[in-house]
Amino acid sequence: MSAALPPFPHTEEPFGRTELLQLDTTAHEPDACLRADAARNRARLLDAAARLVAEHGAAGVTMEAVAAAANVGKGTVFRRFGDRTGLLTALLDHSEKKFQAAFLGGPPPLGPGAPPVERLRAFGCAMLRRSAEQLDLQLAAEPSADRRFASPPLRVLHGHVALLLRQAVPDADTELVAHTLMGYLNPVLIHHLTRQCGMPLERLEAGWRDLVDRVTATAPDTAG
Amino acid sequence: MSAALPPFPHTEEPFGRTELLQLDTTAHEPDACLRADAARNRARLLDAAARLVAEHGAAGVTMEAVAAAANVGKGTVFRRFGDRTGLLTALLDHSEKKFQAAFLGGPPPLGPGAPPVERLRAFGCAMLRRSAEQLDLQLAAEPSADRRFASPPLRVLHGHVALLLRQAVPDADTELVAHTLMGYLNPVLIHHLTRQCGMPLERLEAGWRDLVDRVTATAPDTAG
DNA sequence: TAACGATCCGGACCGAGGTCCGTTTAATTT
DNA sequence: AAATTAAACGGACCTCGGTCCGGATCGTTA
Repeated sequence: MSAALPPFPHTEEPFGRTELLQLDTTAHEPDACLRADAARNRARLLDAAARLVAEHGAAGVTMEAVAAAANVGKGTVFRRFGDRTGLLTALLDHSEKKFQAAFLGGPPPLGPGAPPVERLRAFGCAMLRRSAEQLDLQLAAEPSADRRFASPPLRVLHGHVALLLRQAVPDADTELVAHTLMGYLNPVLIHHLTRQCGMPLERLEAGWRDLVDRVTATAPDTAG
Repeated sequence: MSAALPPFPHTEEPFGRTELLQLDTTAHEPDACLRADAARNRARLLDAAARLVAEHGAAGVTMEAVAAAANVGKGTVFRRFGDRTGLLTALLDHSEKKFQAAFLGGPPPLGPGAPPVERLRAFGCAMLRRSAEQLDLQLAAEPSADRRFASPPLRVLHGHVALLLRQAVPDADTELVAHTLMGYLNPVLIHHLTRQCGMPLERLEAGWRDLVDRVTATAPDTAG
């Protein structure tokens, strides 16, 4: 098996850094340290992609279509964004960063200052609303199974939840509980429940708050 | 938009029945009511697919490869199984049915007879072990996002969990809690935790039991 | 400003999933 | 047994994601 040496030197976020929870607003301004033409094409591509989403929905965002709409070769799209998921993720990046800023440094109850359980409640409801808005994109941007849980944006969210849980229920296996909670916020599930089952978002929010309460209630010791 | 009238009359399980929790051991013996040649080819295909999995792993199961190995046209594979997911799912069907039988009618604590919370605990651990065995196939058989939660096998599992939850915590929104619990058992997550993070299965099992206990502990009323 | 090397570009190319439709065949009816 | 028809067959064909590599470009060094 030829261990993949990167075909492209500068592909975007080829695979996430391990340091967690940096607020990379400045850290990773994508156009910096990019050759002039490359930066210009990147902008064109994102622009074209956004236009296509607006016109034909996320399903209409074909790599070739984007390339064509941006007057750029197909290879360029892949060099810049790695794959389709990468492109769509980049499209969501702005909203993502805003959200990160909100729960990392914004006002309570989402940001620091409120007790952890309250922050958890706020976090989930915020995510539910955010995902409900961008469902199309969120679904289309889902990574392939093998990197689903390794995707940098998800890792940040997971890390945050795990952190709050450590404060709220230090005795639990917070890593696992965090995965459980994040599962509830999975866009695919949200899509299923709201669009395919017709549940109102309020029910999901109530469900989230209840879930947080159950999970953070002080330890059960029904020894198995 | 042309509302798809089924291209093939007899494609397997084109989309699930709504009745839940039938033990369809007899209900849907696939070869019955299938034309002789069709049944024969179906068998050939499953056989070929299984052989390919054994030899090259699930990744090596190409629709064309299966068709070739079974001495059958490509179109035949798709008519019979709908798509790749359908084929892989059919490959898992036997194990699936066995598992269903175990928790629907087998001996406690998995089957009826034990108190619901205990059955839940047993159910999760059984699923964890089952998925850990067939991870390759389970991952490869994951349905595309839009039908992930509509897939018949998942619906049966979900329905079972919801049923037990209704007995254990009748006041909760059991539908949502069931989704939460099922999320913990998602093969993609199991793969991530065991193979990519190196967690031992025992930790996942302990996590499951703890989760069940937390979730079924009598209602929290920290009114949000 | 000339030359050079790293980076980027573009589009031909490939593989795999999925569709189409003219042809063949199994079951049923007369 | 011949006729009929619904179902199954097969493989050419399409689309789309992803790769490859010869040639163009940028930025730097002299």
